[in-house]
Formats: sequence, structure tokens, C-alpha cells
Amino acid sequence: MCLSLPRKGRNLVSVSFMRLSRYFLPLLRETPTEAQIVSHRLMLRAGLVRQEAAGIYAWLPLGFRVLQKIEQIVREEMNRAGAVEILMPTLQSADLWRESGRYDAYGKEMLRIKDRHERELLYGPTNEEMVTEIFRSYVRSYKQLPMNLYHTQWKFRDEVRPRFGVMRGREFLMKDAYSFDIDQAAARRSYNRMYVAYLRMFARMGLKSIPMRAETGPIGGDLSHEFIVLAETGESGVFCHKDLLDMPIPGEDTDFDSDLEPIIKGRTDLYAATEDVHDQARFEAEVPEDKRLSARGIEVGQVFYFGTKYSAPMKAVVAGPDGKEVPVEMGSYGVGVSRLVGAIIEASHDDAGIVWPEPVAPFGVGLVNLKAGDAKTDAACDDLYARLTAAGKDVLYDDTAERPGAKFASMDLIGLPWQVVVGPRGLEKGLIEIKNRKTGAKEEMSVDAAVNKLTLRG
RNA sequence: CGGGGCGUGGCGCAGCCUGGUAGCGCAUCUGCUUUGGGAGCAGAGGGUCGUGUGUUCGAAUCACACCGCCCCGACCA
Repeated sequence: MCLSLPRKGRNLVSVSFMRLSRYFLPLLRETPTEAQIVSHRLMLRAGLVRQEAAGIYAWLPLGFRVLQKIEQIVREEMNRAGAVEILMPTLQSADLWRESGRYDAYGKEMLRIKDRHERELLYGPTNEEMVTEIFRSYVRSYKQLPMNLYHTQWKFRDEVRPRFGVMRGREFLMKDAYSFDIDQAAARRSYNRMYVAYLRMFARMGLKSIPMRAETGPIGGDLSHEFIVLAETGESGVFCHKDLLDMPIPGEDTDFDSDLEPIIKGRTDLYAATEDVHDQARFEAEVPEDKRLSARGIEVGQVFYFGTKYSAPMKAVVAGPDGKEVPVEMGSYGVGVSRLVGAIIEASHDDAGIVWPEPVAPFGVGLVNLKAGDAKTDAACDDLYARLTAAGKDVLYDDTAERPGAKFASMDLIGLPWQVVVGPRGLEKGLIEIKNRKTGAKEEMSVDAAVNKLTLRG
């Protein structure tokens, strides 16, 4: 019963067994004791992930779909901003890290491994060294710049204390991009492109992200912003001007080759800092009292400019217009893809469960058959399922024999944006019910009207 | 890495103090009745009590060691 149907745009999430009776959706009725924060609890209860070891998770079907949706949005915005996707391995050679001097500097967070030949390897916590090595092997001239290479790959950082589920795991999926430019001015333009791409991608996921000046940490460099999503359970204290919450998001038609500085400046002119770099005196001097926001936030991305920190020791040089070789100016740009799943839930849930923003929802529609086995109800559901799926909607069809109450509770828990409820009682009047998960609004209408309403929304 | 706590059927827990051969709720399976916001009755299956060593006639229970996990703090996408 694998369906082969025309798809709109997305190819990564394939259409196949979406009948709940044939799916794998292990829901938990009770909350596991180990989960303390709401996103972790909901991820376990809704069957998104399973913990396999401290800070290490298996992604179950529903969670994996969300992860893929997020990854795809990140990919689209990176490509739009002119970055080029590659895929680097998880394991790296220790020698590469000795070139930059970080093999000894990185400490116990880096998982070090020996293969059967006693060769020293490591499970990559980040990829500056490797991408610099790739770049220097092929690029010789400034004419090939600017260049931005990115990949989305599993990282491992042996955190002392993993916690909060996927928000602070040891193994995590990260998109990391690396820009290469001939001089500082060009590097700044690359930085700006990523800054704008980040504003767009987080907004597309239904998040309000605020770029804040931040410390550069072990990555190095002297210019950095963290993209913060406000949440009470956030790990960092943050301080900013309230107007940053409602700034317009650059449109899809943004020309990434144009001067983006005005967009950046409009934001960086307003005070925004994480607690690490916070200056209370400046905060009070620059921000009127009624505009001061001090809150907690989750870091979902960070952008760095670090110049020649890696290119100089690793000899990644290109010839400039004058024929002289200079080390390239670099920046790196990370997005915590797996962390975002938790961050989105922190930002969007209620007492009944998750409330997925439509663009990242594992399925767009949950179809609830209130009386599986009843010929008329089954037929109506089959019809709806086929029509919605043909129109490009991802539909999860609950065709199980559970009782209605249990089905409603499950649908609310997994948080699909729309629920289509079909039962014999309504069908007698030719009506089915549509429920919006976010608002809770329910509406009765004909099957045709429901199909129209749900598919018009793209 | 410092401090605290917890490991008992799939999940949540009781039993441990005071040693006597494992129990409750939910879930699962079967049957019947039910079916518009987490149904009822009847029956059934499922546990090396985290691991090891010791004490004892006897250990889930006492002692020691180890492993795993969680929470607070210091550190990080």
C-alpha cells in the first residue's frame, strides 16, 4: 500500500504507510520520571524519540519527520543565501586537528577513538579543520570567492551533563556552514548573508528568534551573534530591547547579492546581549525602561566571524588580484537542528500536548475515524485520505479501533495542525468536523468543503 | 567535575527500615458488551528485583564494589 502520488516540492518526506494501524507511533500515557522540562516530556510521550543512553536518542518515525522538515527549511534558506551543500564524515583524523592546534586544546568534550591500526580518530564536534582542508586542496584564486560550504551532520560532544532531552544531547544534528572570503569586507558580507538567512529560517519554523551579541567561545574570532528563542526553560539569561521581538523578517525575494547591511544595522543598533557579554550599565543607558526585556532563551544558532584563525595555521591561502597569496577570511555558522525540535515544542504547546507550527508538523492533517469498521465511515475516510493526499497534504489516518476519547487525546498530544473527525453521527447529516489544534476551534462542514479548506492552505 | 537522588513486568509505583522466595495501577493478549473527549465485566500472559561479591539456613530487603540514569551547580550548538 505504498502510494505513489504527485508531491508538491518536498521529496525528502516520502508518502507511504500513514495509516496508524500500520504505523509506528508509541505514545506514552504517563510521563517518564526522568523528563523534567516540557519539551522532553512531550517528545517522549508523543513517541518522537527514545533515549538510548545519556544524551543519545533514537528518532522514531514522528520525530524523524519533524527533524527532516526542519532540516529542509534550513537547507532551502542556506541555498537561497548562496551556500553550497556538501556532506563531511562524522569521524575525523586527529592529525587534522593537530594542524590547527585544537586537538590538545579541545579537552574531554571531544570523543577520541582509535581504529584497529591504532590510528587516532575523533568523532567530530565541529568541522572547521576538515572544511578548511577541503577548501585549501582545491581553491587557489580569489576569483572563486566568495564561497560558502555547509553540511548537516551528526556531531558528538561528550558533555559532562547532558540534559533537557534533545536540547542538550551529546549526539546532535547540526547544520554548520563555513564561509571563505578574500578580505574582511567580503567576509562581513558573507556574515550578513548568513545573519539574514537565519532570520528567515527560524521565522519559517514559527519561531521568534532574536540575534544577540555573544561570546565567541572555543571557535574563536571577534564577531558573533547567537540566535535566541525566548523560553522560560532556556539555558541562557538574555537582555534586549523589546522592539527586536517584532521586527519584520526579510522576504523570500531578498537579494542576497545586495548590500544587506541596513537589515543587520536595524537590529544591531538595538541592545541585545546574552548574560555572558551583558553590560547592565549600557543596557540601562541605551534602552528606555519600558522597552527593557530580561528573560531566558534557547540558543538555536550562532554565527561567527573568525578571520584567519584556521586558514593561517592550516595554510588555506588564495592568490589575490595582485598575485600575492593571502590566508582566506573565514566565518562559521551553526544551527542546532535536533535542538530546534525541542525548542519549537518549548515555544508551542499546551496542556494537551504539542502544537506544531504548520511548516514543521510531522503531518499536516490527522484524519480520525471515529468508528473503524463501519462501512460508511470507512468509505468516507478512505475518500478523504485519498483526496487530501492527492492534493499534497501529509495525512496521518487514525484507522484504529480505539475509542473516540482516546483518539482525540492522542491527536491533541501529537499536535498535528488540523484534525479531520469523521463519524457515523455526522455523516448521517453529510457532515464531518474540522478542528484547528492551535485555536481549538471546531467546525462542521461537508467533505468537499473540508477538502477545499485544507488544501487551499497549501 | 563537586553535591544530591534513583535503579523492582512495557510505563508509573509499593514492598526494603524490622531478611522467609514479589504486589498494585495503567498498558498488552482473549472473549463478551460498549463506542462523539483516555469504557465495563470476565479471564490470561509477562519480572535474572541494575551487576558482582560477601553475610546468612535463607537476600528485592543487610554490607562492600561496580555499572546505568536523573536532578542542582560549574561548562557547552
